Amino acid sequence: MNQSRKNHLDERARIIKAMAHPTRLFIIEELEKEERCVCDLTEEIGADVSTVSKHLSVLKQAGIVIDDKRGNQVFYRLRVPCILNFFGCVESVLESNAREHAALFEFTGK
Amino acid sequence: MNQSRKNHLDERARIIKAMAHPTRLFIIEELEKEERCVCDLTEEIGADVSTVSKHLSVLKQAGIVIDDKRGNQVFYRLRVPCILNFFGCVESVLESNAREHAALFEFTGK
DNA sequence: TGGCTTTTTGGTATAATTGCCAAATACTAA
DNA sequence: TTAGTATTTGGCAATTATACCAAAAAGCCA
Repeated sequence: MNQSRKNHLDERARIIKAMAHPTRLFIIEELEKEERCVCDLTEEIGADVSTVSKHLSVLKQAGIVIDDKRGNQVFYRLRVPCILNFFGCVESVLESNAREHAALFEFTGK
Repeated sequence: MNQSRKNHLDERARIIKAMAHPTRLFIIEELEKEERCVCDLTEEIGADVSTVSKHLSVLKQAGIVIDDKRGNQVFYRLRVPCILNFFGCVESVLESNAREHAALFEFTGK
């Protein structure tokens, strides 16, 4: 594997890793609807503000969200509009897993 | 956040997390072309066989790949055909990041 | 069977992630 | 300036991920 390909894989993994957490997926889903301030997200998520702030920081570092300070609040929104489509494939893996599980149940009864 | 949504987020995060590693992205890319045995992947990746085997196990657990034993070799292939599209969005994030970086360079010279 | 190849599993050391608390920072408004 | 609100940062403990080596398991063939 050459260095250029390795770098490219590292970059992509970094972005995907930024999405690989339930709370951060939640944030992405919410931001698909409309921008949110940290306080609103914190309330919806039900974790410590500092935790939510760090999740947002991970998403921002990866280039997935962008922030906008207005008054003493910080509003976040998606930076790239295609994230919704992004999850289409994840869903089809999930559905495929579910189908397999159901078939296995049919067969073994477990 | 209700329990059903939380479960759904957990499942999706698990699948995305399975992709969130450079070596596993490499494997997915290679399997897009055609199925591969563990030995071929190991040679291309240049890590210990046991390491590659464990990466494959992660992908299999997530339902992303499927294995097929033939003789004393095990061949892996993608289980869901849409993974290639999946990366379209990751690319656009990367390109967006690159553009921003270039613009910043124009502006600050750094 | 015995030797060979391929793959997986167990063990272990190291590194990265996560979540909370406490403290710092930034801004508003009185 | 002082008090109050919103957010970020530093520090720390607990958990999880990663990579390697050694050994086990599974299959081939002489």
